[in-house]
Amino acid sequence: MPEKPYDHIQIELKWHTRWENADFYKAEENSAKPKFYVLEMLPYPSGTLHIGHIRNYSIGDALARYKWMRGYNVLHPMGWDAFGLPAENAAIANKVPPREWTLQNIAAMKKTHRRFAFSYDWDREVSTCEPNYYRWNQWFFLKMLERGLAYRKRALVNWCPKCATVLANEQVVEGCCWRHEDTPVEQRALEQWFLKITDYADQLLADMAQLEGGWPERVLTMQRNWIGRSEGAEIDFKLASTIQPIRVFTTRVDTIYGATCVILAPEHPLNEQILTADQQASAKAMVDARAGRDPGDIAKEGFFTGHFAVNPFSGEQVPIWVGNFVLMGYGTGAIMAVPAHDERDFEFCRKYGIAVRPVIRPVDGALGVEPGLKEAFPDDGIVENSGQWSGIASEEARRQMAAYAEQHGFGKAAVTFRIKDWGISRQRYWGTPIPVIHCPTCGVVPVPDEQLPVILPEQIAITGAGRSPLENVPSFVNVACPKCGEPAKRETDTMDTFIDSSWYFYRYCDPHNDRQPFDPAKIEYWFEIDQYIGGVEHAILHLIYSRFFTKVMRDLGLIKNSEPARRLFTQGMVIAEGAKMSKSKGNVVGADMLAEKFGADTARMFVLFAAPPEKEVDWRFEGAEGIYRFLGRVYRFVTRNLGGAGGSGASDRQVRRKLHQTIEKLTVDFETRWHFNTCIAGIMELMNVLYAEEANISAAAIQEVAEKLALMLAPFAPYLSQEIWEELGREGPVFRQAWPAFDPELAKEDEAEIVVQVNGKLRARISVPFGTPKEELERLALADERVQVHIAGKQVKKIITVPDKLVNIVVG
RNA sequence: GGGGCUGUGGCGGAAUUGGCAGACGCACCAGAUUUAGGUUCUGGCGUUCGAGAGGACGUAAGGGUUCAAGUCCCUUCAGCCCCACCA
Repeated sequence: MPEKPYDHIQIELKWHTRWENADFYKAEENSAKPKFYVLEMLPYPSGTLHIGHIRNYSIGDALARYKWMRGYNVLHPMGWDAFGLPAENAAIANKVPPREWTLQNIAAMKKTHRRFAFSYDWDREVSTCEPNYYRWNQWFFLKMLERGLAYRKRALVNWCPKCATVLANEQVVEGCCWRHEDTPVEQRALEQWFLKITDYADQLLADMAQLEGGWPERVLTMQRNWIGRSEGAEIDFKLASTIQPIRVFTTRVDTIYGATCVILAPEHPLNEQILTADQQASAKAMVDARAGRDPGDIAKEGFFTGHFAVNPFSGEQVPIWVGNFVLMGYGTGAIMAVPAHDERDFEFCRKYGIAVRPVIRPVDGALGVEPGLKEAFPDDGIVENSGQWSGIASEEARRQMAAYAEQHGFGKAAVTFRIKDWGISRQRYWGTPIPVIHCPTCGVVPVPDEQLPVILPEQIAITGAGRSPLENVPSFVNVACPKCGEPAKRETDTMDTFIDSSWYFYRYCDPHNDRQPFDPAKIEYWFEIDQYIGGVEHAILHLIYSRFFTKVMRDLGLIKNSEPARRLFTQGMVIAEGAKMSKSKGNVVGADMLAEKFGADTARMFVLFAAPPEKEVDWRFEGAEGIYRFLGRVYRFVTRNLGGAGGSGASDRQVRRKLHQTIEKLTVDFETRWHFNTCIAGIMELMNVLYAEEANISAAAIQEVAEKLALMLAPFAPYLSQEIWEELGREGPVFRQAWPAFDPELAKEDEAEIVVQVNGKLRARISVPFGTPKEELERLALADERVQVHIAGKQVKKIITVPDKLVNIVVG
């Protein structure tokens, strides 16, 4: 026997992912029980394995194997095949990337783009370089363009002057560029492509009812807040001096008689018309000062424009101000300030000496005592000092006043969403090229279908100049307009890679289709997804985007379901030294080390053993050895006992009982809560019993135990269980076998152990046959010596008895 | 500022509905095997009093409900996450 007998079945983790993908997770269309499990784990093409991914993968893989053994048809899509990449396993195994240029460039980009901080993005973005996949991204984009769901407009973006590049919001750290911590980020207006996710805001919200119960409440709440629907009214305040009225959004039109000024966002378009040059400069300074900063740290500031607007209800002239706390991105970018009934307005107006005028009386209180105190901001109440509306309850007043505004043409009831349209333009080299051509005469022209996909040029220079590097590739940019044939320019922006992840699971169902994104019939077979597994960090990004895409695809007639996934499981993040593990923090733990030292079985089992899957786990290396030891114990036990004469059989009954108890425990856990750490602990307990009783187990019992062990370990340690399976002389993949059944009779203990308490404290234990009557239990408990000691000289007041479990004697 | 989650030994964590707190593993200690180390096997391992049998205390802190609370309720503290001037 070799010194470390388990070592020869240790296989590299990376190889493992391919091996599995190739052979065992192909869908079987004829299965009686179609089930679909999507995992967010894709195999890595390079040597970098992130421990967080091992976790995600191990959880999903254990479930997939279990479900398979339970007779489900499991689609366990593993990435590359779905994107039509060269599927040769050997290429991956030998760490030869499928497209070398891609990876080289990614390595270069890695140095300048923070997006790589997210391991999840890594595989997504690699996949994005594949024409076979982004062809269908482009197809979708053009379909959306046709329907007005994709559009182009000028928008403000973060800009770092030192990098000379656009930054995503996440790349702005405390108002400065993440790479230049002393360089404040500026706002620049650039032409950007957007998808109209706001058209679906109501549906995204309403359809959450279908997800109730299947998705974690926390994720639904986050999405609800993110979408942020609020009902209110839009009201026009006419300017005395110009033609264009200021439209404000308010949820409290009932307070409009208390509006003592109108405040514009510093970026408000009207500012260009009404502000002096100096004022415009101050407004711009406000915008710059605000970028990326913690709003709590910014004092409210503003200035009077010198102009006035008319309150259409009261006819009063109110001053127009510009305020840094008014957001252009929400509502209309202008508000009416009602300082008596809004804390923010109050803070602003008090600072600048603007009048405070209460108009809402609490139902059981007086009007506006000491404005500014918390109590002085009643939510709803009775409208006062408001002309014909005085005396009406807030809610009713809101309804009536909105209707009145609409009748008289100066406003209407309106719903505003917090969610904004999805800006998908990226000035990055890679990503799916946006398939349009800009023609000087025809305008924006879609790339005709037969010219798809638009492919990225391979030889490019990463300039870091802040414009897409594609602009410097004349062969890519200079094209003929498909409409008029005259010289035109190709769009150089690429798509956000969240596009790719928004529908990848549909593509998984039909990965090699080259005529359409997928065959709708196949989607109908597999969808909705029964169980989706992913990190909670995607609650409002990926998980909203993919819901949006699903609805768009449904409206395109491609699919029938409105939601992608019926159930969502959010696994906890992997934390290192108290901080979220990310490449930018440099605290990423590679799993390679773990896999190389102990092998794939140990690596995956260890991350499952560390904590239940929904829990955050602080990563530490110690402890992996325990799993390695355990697997060695299993292997040694099986190999040294199989084929032997066996022991007396005196412990068979006990061993069988433990075995069936263990199977029961695992089965229940897999069916309910996926606490794999306790599953593994259960198997360890079984092993401890086996070691203790080893000499007294018959050959037949050994055989049974070894077989069931292999089956139970299959979801967690596939290699070892396969090895045992073959040691047993059995053939084929072990997880093609049925999950072992447990016999409740065998699992049952012979006798019930009764806990005897006196005044709630444990004093004795007695063994009795199951079903012993209450009176008998009480008699036995009272008779126990140790109980006697504690009740001696005291009066027994009460006895609580739980059959087969507990007797509690209350004495006084 | 708003919303949510979590607090159990030296550490990761068990305890399914209120019913034996600390399963399982790590670390540590001791013993066996070994020339030694490593490996492997066996045993110990919350705090404290006691020679021992055994007792007392103990699940962030305080209070409550209950025969019985890690678990339910209230208050406080600490940590983490998400959103954040959303009119």
